[in-house]
Amino acid sequence: MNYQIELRHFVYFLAVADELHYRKAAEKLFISQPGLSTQIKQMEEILGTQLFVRDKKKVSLTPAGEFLKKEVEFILNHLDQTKKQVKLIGDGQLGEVRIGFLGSAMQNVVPNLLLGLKEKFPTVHTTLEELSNRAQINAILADRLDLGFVRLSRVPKGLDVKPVFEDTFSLVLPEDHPLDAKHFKNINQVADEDFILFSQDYSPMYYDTVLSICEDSGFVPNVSHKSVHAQTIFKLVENKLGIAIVPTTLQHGFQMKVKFIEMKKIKQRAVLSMVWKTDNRNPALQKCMDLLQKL
Amino acid sequence: MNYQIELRHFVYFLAVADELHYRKAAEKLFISQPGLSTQIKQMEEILGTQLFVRDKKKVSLTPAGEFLKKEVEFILNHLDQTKKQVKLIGDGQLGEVRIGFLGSAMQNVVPNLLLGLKEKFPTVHTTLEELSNRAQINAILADRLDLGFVRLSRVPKGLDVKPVFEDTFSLVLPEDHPLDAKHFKNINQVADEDFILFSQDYSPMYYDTVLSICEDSGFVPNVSHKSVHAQTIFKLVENKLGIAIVPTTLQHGFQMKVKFIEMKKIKQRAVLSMVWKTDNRNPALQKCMDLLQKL
DNA sequence: CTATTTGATAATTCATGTTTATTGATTATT
DNA sequence: AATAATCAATAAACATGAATTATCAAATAG
Repeated sequence: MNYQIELRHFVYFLAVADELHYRKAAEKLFISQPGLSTQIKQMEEILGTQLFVRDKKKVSLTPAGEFLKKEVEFILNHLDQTKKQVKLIGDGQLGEVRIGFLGSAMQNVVPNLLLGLKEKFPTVHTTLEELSNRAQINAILADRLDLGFVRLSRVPKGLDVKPVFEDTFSLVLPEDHPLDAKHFKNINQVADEDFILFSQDYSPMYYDTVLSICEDSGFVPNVSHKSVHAQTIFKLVENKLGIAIVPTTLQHGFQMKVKFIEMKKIKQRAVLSMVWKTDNRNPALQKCMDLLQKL
Repeated sequence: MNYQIELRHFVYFLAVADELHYRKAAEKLFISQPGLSTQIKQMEEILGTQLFVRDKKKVSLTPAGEFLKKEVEFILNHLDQTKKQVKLIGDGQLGEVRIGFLGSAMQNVVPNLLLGLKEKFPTVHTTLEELSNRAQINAILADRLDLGFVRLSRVPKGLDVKPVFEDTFSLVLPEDHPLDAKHFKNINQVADEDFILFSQDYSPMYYDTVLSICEDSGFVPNVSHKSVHAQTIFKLVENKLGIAIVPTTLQHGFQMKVKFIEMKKIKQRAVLSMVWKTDNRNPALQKCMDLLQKL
């Protein structure tokens, strides 16, 4: 009287509806015929409607049963798909990773990650957003982002960081600047020039690192301009408004009248790190991070 | 290990997913907290995926759980609607009745039935088909029709008949025929005329009845033409090719130069009956038949 | 530090799904 | 017509597993 329909009922019902024969249906289900009979009867009681007509040696569906059959087929089918998808999501084969990144990560790390994902986990979707260090951190804390690519050494509690790419620094000079790679020995050769840097606010780590490079050579740079876009910085250099120090990989993807001198000998490196929330259980994120280890 | 997901799991799962708190969810479900814990755990084992993260004093959904929640909400909702619809169909409130009828039933009985259905059971749909007596019987036997309106006294085994409308017979004469209603006393006043009747094959009962009317007045009619369409018969009468005897209600709906003389005094009646298969369990059919009793 | 709250675990109870055995009804066979 | 066979329904016995009670460990709040 107080019972509840269960999926078992549906499976039984479908068997009978298909066979139109209790004993055969029971055999197919590997249960006894009386058990099947009682369950169907119970089902009819719960629904308050007769589903089968047992009439003179033959079983047939009532219109209500006919209708229910279609619906049950749909529901069981939908359920089957759902179970499979849940498993896939749980295994990280299917899902979405929301990625934030600094512009400079687009030169190298992020494209490689996307290619790797496409190859190994083609059903994992990604959404990409170019954001500042700070914006990424906020987004990750607020669960609006799964993974960030930042240039930071320290992150708030609850987040984890891990370096994924180390880059040398390069000096950026106007194309016709007298200094060239062959004659470059030490950064103090350009100690008197004006410097154009990424703004401290945009990337504190970068800023500090560049200052420490200069400090190691015994001078304090004269910073004439600050910007948050590499393109702006290169443009300023092109127009001889100063020189710059940037991560080396930034030289790709721009067509400017500037030249790069890679400073391999200085010890500082531009470190790109990935950041994520420690307790983020997105299985697709795990797959991403596994992939990044191997790159 | 070998268990099967049941709807109970889904209901429990939704409760926890909504509350994100086992004890509160258990209270809402009127079961104990440990029972809920074990069922959710079992569910996770069956699906092979973790659905909740129980982490330091707070419960939250995994991406797989998040996905499952949406699907379960959909499934349970769909199921609810299905249960209601099955009940409605079983009660005959929702469904379809396939109706066959003789042209003459369209004057009166069928329109009334349709109006009644529309009023009392607006969700019961009907399909209509004008068919001969024989064609209706065959269609009902073959389960292509639920209900028929025929002029027959006897039907094959497995079918039931019940009269729904009794009609007097009328004499059909050309408009300028010397006989009129005022001077009509007995059918033998036109015993010498040619008669135009519905063909015996189309409606044996009608044919026999008309013959018996004449017989009662002591003559055998001279049948000059037979037809299956009232319109044809009236046209022939209009052109003075004979006179006819038809069920009285047929006079409506035609615009012809003929006059009708209703013969109330003769005992024979044109009986319209409904026919259906004895074991037809279409609940909507029952509603139809109930309605017809009251008309 | 103590008290409280959380979900998980263990043992027990109890509901109910399932089986075996049987019956009544119908159909096929001789 | 009598017998055998087939079908679904019913009754009683059984067993599976869901739910309860009692308890614990971990974490948080006062």
